[in-house]
Amino acid sequence: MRYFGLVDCNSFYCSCERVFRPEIRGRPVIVLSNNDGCAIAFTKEAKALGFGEMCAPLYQIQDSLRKHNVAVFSSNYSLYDNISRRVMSILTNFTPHLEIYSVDEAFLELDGFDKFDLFDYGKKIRSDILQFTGIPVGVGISKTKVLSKMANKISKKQGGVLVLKDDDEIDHVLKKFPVEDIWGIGRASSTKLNMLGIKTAYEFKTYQNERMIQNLLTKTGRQIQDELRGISCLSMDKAEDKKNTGNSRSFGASVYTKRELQEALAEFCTNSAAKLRAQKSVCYSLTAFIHTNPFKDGSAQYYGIDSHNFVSGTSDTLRIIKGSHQILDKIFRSGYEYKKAGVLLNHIVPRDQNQMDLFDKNPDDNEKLGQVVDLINKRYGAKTIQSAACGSNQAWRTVANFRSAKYTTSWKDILRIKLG
DNA sequence: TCTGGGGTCCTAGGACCC
DNA sequence: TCTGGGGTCCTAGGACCC
Repeated sequence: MRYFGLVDCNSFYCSCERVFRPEIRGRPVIVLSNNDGCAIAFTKEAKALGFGEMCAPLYQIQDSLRKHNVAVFSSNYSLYDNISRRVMSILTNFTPHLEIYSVDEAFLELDGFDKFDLFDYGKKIRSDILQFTGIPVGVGISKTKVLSKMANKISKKQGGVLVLKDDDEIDHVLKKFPVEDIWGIGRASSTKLNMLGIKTAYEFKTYQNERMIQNLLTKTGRQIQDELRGISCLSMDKAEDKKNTGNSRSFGASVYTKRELQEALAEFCTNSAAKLRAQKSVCYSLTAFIHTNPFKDGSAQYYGIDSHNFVSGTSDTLRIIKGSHQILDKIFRSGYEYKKAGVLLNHIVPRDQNQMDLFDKNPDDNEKLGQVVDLINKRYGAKTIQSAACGSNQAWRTVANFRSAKYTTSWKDILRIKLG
């Protein structure tokens, strides 16, 4: 019999912060988005105080946070990525086939593993990860991905491990599980299901008019319905190359000049091109956008966006920056207060499938230069070398007033332990 | 004063072909 | 009343995820 396991780190960003700050264990913790704009991660203690609302603006909750002595952190993605890698590496010991679904969760294929006690297996996964990384996780195991996801969610309230094996047990759980909490059923879909009188996962599972589900929720919805019935439709995915990639940021301070937007776009292109090279791909088109602050009432709003096509595929940072600046020339309007900009790289193909331009005078596309730059930055730290187009002042840069140290990725931030 | 960022999948509809 | 039929490819936009 085939089973799927889902391992999900509890309040992942907050838990990472706690690993290196043992004194805040037990204390409520939240982590903020870029620019310290709003709250995006919460421990259960913070949720219990009513702070669970995703993207609540910091300035609205700040007083209350202080009053309840909540520990507040800016997001520290280099720390989270590093700890994520450690967690995933441990999980590879537990399955021949691991699908890393996001920074804090992964599916495990457990084909034929029901010979063992799956509950004990889940407990072992949990204790190993806690012991070696300090991160608490929940483990859900069942017959399909959707069911394992559900088991995982419930497991967090009951000791961290839940195995759903036999049908009566599954139905019992489904009857109490709200349809909007099912993985893949968002707001739009749950509204439609509610209109059909479907409120629980069990009612969805047993709803007979499949044509209707197909029409309202498309193929995706039908697959979820079958997954609830124990029929596996969603297989284990291999890690594949990204089909789109990009980089965008809200600015730490308002931006008015074209010059600063050029810098910001250059930086976003630099990051995106490096991602492209890391997966040995090239892109054929680039989209860039700039816009004002939509939350700011009474100020003039503007949204500029356009694309640029390359004759041959490229992962050349300099060429991509140049493209973004050509777009900016078209979309820039002076007199606006800009708050955000970004780039997207589209039509991505593997580098060895690149159609070269017959008349290109520089067919190697600065490929070697890119590789050398990537190597240097990997060895000596991000941004050791970058294009001068990114600027040196960068007043628009993201604000992070509560950032913890790069405990695991920077030598100067490594913990010092005093003996005696 | 202050409101995140990065992805995937699916479908409808247009353009185009014979 | 009637206006061919069948197909592919691409893109924009919606929905969802963490």
